[in-house]
Amino acid sequence: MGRPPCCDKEGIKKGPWTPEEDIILVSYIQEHGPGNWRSVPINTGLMRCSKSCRLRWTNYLRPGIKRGNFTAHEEGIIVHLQSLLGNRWAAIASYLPQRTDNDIKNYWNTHLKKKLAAAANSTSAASNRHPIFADATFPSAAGSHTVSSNSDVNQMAAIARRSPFADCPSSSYASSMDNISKLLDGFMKTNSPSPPPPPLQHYDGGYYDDVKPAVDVVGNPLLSSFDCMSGADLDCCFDVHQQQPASSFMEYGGYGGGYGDESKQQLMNQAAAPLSSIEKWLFDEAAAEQVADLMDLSDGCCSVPMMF
DNA sequence: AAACAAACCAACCGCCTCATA
DNA sequence: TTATGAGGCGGTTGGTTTGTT
Repeated sequence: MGRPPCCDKEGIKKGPWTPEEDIILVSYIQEHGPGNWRSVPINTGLMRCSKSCRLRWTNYLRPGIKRGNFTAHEEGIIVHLQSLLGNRWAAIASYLPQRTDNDIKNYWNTHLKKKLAAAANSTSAASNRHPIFADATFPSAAGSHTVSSNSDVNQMAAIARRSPFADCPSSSYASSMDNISKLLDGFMKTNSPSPPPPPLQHYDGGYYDDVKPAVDVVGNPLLSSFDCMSGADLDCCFDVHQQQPASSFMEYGGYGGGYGDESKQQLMNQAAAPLSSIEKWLFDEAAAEQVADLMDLSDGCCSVPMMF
């Protein structure tokens, strides 16, 4: 019949993770790579269910995660995408590879929702139209297009789902790798006379193997992955100023196990293609300025100018 | 300084989709 | 074809931290 059972429900530990558990998990993933979560508690002896291990890794331990305050730039993107996609946090997170869906969700619920509610009140006092993108437009092959129908929203969602970030690691693995290396370093110093393990370089295996060329609804390749990989300004995966890849694939080093030569060539070819019309609109300055204006209306906290 | 309230966020829960036998 | 479970996702909870009185 189906697959073997996941994990015993008995004896499963819940609650906050300890540093020791983190170290065990990180060490295991360093050796085997992320994935096959069912085997993680079995092979590590962690008294956690596979889901908990995966969640801990993806939301906290995974290298490349940026913590702390969201920039105005990130806020704008989140608001922008949320207005299009709704509460599809994973899809939104795919455009902000340094942030987890959980982080974005929390930030939305604790900050942005209130901010936008305040903005909506102040805006609707002056005008009856919906304050957020009710009349936003994006360019299309057939000209300007209003984002209003369900099919538009579904198209946006489809784009986000096809974004390679769901499977693509962040380009800033190295920086966060330092933190985990430090964690491991401290652990090794106190528990073993042997030298600490080398910093993580890459993961081999399925984690990157499934990366497929992403295209928009009209078949234009999405470039998100390349700017994500550029290692430049990673507030956002796009080089929204130039609207072109920030670097070639060959400049993107460090992941030895992912792409085959064919895939590399495919992706490099994509890099030469233009942004899709929808993605251009997603990062359109005028639309983003609407967000910035509304943010300023609400409490004026966005002192940093919107950069896209 | 203490008590209370509000905000924050890590983690859990339950549902859904897809892969597998 | 079908039953089953893994993995993924969004909603929610509850413990902790920070701010206010």
